[in-house]
Amino acid sequence: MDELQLDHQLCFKLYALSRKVIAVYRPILEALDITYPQYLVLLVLWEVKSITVKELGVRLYLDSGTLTPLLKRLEQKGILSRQRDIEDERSVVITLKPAGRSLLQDAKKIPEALGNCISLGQSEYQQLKGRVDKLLTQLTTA
Amino acid sequence: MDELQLDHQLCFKLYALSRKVIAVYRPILEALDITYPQYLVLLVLWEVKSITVKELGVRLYLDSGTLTPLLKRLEQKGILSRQRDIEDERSVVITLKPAGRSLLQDAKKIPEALGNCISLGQSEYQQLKGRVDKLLTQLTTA
DNA sequence: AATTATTTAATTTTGCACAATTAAATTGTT
DNA sequence: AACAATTTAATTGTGCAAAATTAAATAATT
Repeated sequence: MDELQLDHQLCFKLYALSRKVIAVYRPILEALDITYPQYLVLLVLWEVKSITVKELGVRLYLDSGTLTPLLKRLEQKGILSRQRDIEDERSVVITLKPAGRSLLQDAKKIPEALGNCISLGQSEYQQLKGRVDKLLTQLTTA
Repeated sequence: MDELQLDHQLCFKLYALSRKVIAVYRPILEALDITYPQYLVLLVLWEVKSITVKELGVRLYLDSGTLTPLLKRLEQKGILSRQRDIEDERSVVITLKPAGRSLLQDAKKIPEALGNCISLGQSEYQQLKGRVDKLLTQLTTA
């Protein structure tokens, strides 16, 4: 078997699937007027309320080059605030504002809306997530 | 279980894994002085020699907005040529040039080099690819 | 305490992705 | 044949990603 055939490449399929799934999210998130990476930031903020750019980057595997402009856009919309940490002036602390908190209510419907578009059995879903998670862990801890 | 927890989201893990795997490719492809999406275009061209932008887009799930500038960069480097189809002037035919063909020799080492970075058992690899492929098919044919 | 090294975010630059629009060529229909 | 509808690339504009550099703050070392 030719490993250089496009059709045989796992990476291409991962890349394509990732984009396709995000494309399913797009119209749903458009109702909240946010992008998928912005949604990921909000997922974190709904959990922790307040976090440094550094720690946000660790969780999302993104750096300040990507996060700074993205966070500025969310700040502009009044969803969050960015301020230097008084304890350590190198850090910038991101804090969710009321407008960002209220988005959580709308977001609660998202997982179900997505499930309707992606009909994957429970066991298949868990199995795929498990395999993806394992490989991701392997690549990030190596 | 809270489906809005970042850690529980399959899509985030797919998105993160896709980027991580491409990051593994990056230093390898840097030796050929190409990016990952450019590598995907070459994978197709090594198979078919000549193809329209339209058909390339179908295979890679990309549109002309992404492909046109990418192809122009590869044209600039003498890797391929872009010319209007004489049969149908709407189409642009992409043809591999000798410089592009010679890259195939270097590329033959890539799958093995990648395998060394991503240690995944044969059955696990096939199973993951199978699940990814199934979901991808479902989302693209729906 | 002064110097050096490290950490953190921002900035700059390059290259995707993708939506929306435009323009030209072809096809389909009357 | 004339007109309308469709197809194909290119263009424009927005928003990620990621590498490289810069600048400021903190930590570590002498």
